[in-house]
Amino acid sequence: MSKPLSDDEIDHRRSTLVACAITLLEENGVDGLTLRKLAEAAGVSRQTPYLYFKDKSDLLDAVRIAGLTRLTQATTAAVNQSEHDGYIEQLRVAGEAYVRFGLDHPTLYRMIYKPTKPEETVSAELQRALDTNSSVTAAPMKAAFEDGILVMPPERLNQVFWASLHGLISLRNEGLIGDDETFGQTLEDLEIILATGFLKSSH
Amino acid sequence: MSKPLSDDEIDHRRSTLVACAITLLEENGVDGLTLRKLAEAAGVSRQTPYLYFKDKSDLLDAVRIAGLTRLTQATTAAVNQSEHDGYIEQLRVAGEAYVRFGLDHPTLYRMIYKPTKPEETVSAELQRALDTNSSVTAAPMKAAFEDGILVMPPERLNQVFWASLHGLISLRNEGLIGDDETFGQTLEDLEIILATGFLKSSH
DNA sequence: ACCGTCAATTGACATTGTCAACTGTTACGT
DNA sequence: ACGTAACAGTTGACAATGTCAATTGACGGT
Repeated sequence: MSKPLSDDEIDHRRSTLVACAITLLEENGVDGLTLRKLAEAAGVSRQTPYLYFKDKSDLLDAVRIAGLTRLTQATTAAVNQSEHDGYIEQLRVAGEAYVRFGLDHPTLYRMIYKPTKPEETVSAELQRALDTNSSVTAAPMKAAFEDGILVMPPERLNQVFWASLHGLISLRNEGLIGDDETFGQTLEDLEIILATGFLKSSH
Repeated sequence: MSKPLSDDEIDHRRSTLVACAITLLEENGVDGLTLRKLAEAAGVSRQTPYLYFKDKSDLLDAVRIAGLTRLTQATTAAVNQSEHDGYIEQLRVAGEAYVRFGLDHPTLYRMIYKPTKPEETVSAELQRALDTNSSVTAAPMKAAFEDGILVMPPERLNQVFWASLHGLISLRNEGLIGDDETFGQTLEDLEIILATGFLKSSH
């Protein structure tokens, strides 16, 4: 067995390794993800991951991108399945799906936004995945803006929306927000405040 | 030299090690903080940190607490030095000092809120440091609430305030928010939205 | 003067990321 | 048909790191 791999084959094996890595991640936490354990879990030999990823950080980049894709799918599905079709309701549904994903997959969510060294730039592919994700909420915001009921352009609101939810999820996942009740309350309050701040006062 | 150390001595050496650790952290990033490098930087021998901390995670807990203390001092100082004494202005000043600290000390800030394993509870001392920190903004909020100009109780607003700022800082420190201009814009927008959502509409 | 206590150092080991050398197989030119 | 080059995949080796265990050495009370 040693012919040049087709691009499809390479993609397939990369995907397999990344999926395996995510499983390990969710089972054993960030520290539980080891290149050697990953190789074992994937049924390949110690050094095999190096054939498909430059180094560990390159693997983790791929994990981040795959995680973002799942996150995007989850929020998109929630919006599509929702009965409501007003954009405000769509935003609410998208936001809640986002939060739910963050809480249901704490380790993966943390990995997506994992601290990188300062001055280390995000890869183009990761940036694309981020943009795709943000478009889920950007679309209804754009529609709302065109109807003239938002106080500021959708791109700007989207940043605020994203940052707020991200902060809430992060604090919660670190156990810093307290019990479920407090968290639910804070989420509600955030929704109220965002809605009040988002919408022109007449709505 | 080998008599039982006084509690003061122990505290002093712990503080020295923690200060050294923070310096290493800010110089070399999270991965650059190694127990062995810390020992060398502190001029002690390899295993000495183990005399004052149970293990690395125990040391990092102390770093988190010390970092939170510095953060609290920075925001408190900003509020005290501020010319303005209206609570709304105090909140703005406190928030901006909080954000500035987060941006000026990205590695330390990240360490403060560093991912812990799921189900791992925060220590009592860390919780105290968190409470002290949150009291900086809780005080003016309480005053504002008693004047009847807030839409909800101060504890709840404080959570929203905290989560939003934290999310903004985190995203910025991971390079996910873009250039300085975009960040400044988002910070302004967040302030607008929070203020609009915080305050009863008549103010 | 002796001995226990305790701070502090050094030795040792498992884990991990990673490089380098090695093995074996496949395609292709002659 | 054969050898050779290219390439997938494996194993050996090493440095860095966290951490435990054994050792050393000083101080104070008896």
